[in-house]
Amino acid sequence: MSKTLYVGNLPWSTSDSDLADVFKEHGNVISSRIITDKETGRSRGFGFVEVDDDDADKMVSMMNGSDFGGRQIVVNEARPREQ
DNA sequence: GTTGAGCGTT
Repeated sequence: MSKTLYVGNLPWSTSDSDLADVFKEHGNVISSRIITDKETGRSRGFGFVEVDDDDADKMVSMMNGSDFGGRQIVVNEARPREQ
């Protein structure tokens, strides 16, 4: 099983692999994605990480507010894509 | 050469 985590307040230069590397240290990362602007291709400063269901809660509490690239990132469970 | 609240693709 897997859960998707929302990650915000990221530095502009953060890449999806950068996200995966950090989250891998605290659990099993299935996939990661940084949201980029459609028109400019630049990072929007947030992304999503798909992690193992069992590790999701731990990773949120561990990573939320943690320092990443000089900024304190925001981590919580992502909302369903509908809406 | 920028910006800083906010929830993404098939």
